[in-house]
Amino acid sequence: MSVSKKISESAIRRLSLYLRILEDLERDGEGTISSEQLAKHSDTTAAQVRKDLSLFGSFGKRGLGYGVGELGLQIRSILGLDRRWNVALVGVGRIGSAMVEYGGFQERGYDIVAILDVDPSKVGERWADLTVRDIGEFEAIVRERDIEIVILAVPVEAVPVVMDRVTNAGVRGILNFAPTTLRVPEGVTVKDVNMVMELEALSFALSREEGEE
Amino acid sequence: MSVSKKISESAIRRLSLYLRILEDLERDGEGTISSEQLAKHSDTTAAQVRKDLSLFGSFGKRGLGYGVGELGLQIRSILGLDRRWNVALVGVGRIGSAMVEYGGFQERGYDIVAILDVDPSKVGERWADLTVRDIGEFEAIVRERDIEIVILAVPVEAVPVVMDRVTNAGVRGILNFAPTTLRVPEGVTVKDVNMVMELEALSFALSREEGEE
DNA sequence: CTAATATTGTGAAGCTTTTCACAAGCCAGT
DNA sequence: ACTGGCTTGTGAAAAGCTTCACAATATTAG
Repeated sequence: MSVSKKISESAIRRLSLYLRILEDLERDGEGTISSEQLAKHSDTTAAQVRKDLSLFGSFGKRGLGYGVGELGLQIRSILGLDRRWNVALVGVGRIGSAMVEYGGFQERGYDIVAILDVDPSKVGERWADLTVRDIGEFEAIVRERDIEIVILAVPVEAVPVVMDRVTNAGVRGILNFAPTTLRVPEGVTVKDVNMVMELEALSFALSREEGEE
Repeated sequence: MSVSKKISESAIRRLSLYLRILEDLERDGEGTISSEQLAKHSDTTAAQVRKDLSLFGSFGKRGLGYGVGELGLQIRSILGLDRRWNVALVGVGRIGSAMVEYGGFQERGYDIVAILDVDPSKVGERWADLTVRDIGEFEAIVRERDIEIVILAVPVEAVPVVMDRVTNAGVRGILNFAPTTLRVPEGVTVKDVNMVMELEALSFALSREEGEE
């Protein structure tokens, strides 16, 4: 377990999904669950569930299944959710502001502790209990507030200048909403959220079905 | 090419990315591009680019590369972007309203032609040039406006009732923002957009690095 | 304590996706 | 029209991911 195996992106996505399911079950008072049941809820197979979990340890009891609460704890620890993360939001346009207003991050362990923008006209605005600050202050804020993750929600044109500052400041994780491929130094992790890409995958699937029958 | 090969999700994602890059290049006046260059822009390998494209045909010229404009056209046609799609947005909460205000869909061939909500207090509101309608009218609107894709942006509690109507009405594509696994009949395609999942993948990667050095 | 039943953890097999490597083809210069 | 320099398209090899299948082990009932 301590040997650094290579863990696939999809395995992590599934863990995240299992965790959501476990939380629902816990709310409903379930005490234990089998890989079979967990698979049903997450639209995969029992073998897949067991394989995913076994990448990190053995959390179940043969004959019985997994303890709902306990497995939740384990997955939380695997995903790094056994602590809180300080996040800065850069860009309060349409997507950015939807992010702040959406409380769901807090609940999951991510605290938005700073909001910045490149557009001077937005600096000074209040969002929730935060004031929008200028991107020029970025490095200072990162040090001051111990920022590890940046949510990047600026227009494509603004990406280069912001990215320069972000990587210089030593931020190691970026959740990117800009529809562009970020070029980052070694050791910085980027995850993209790209709605247009998903829509395109959708229309591909629909076109394909039509052409087929 | 007409034989229905199995095309992977990731291949489609990459095509979508190539298209964005080609559009940028076209704007810059580039006439031709090699798989090598395209790979560099999209953070993959030249072999991967060629393999992806070869799944659908041979669009390049040996010794020369691909015509930027022509390849763009081809990919558009593959992804079903050589036509327009009528989309209904269901749910005008935080995320939903960010969607309407974001013009990027129109530009890509997706027209939001109806907005609905389950919350009666929102029915009647104006968004862009549309009036929010009650979910009860869903089936009628789908027929009337020929809706093929639904953007689902309602809270988790509202998902079951909305999904019933959506699948009954014969919609075949859903872009889902609700953090829950949709259960849909055969022939309906779902793509999920889940920001929390991406953040969790991020904190997993960051935790892992720390534990490793 | 033993038997019957359930369910995990995991090598091995099977399948999919990516990478390699090279023949085939196109262009420009002479 | 031939040569040299590039770059595609694609089988075949390699790597990665999922499914299978079963021994190991826990629980419950008698």
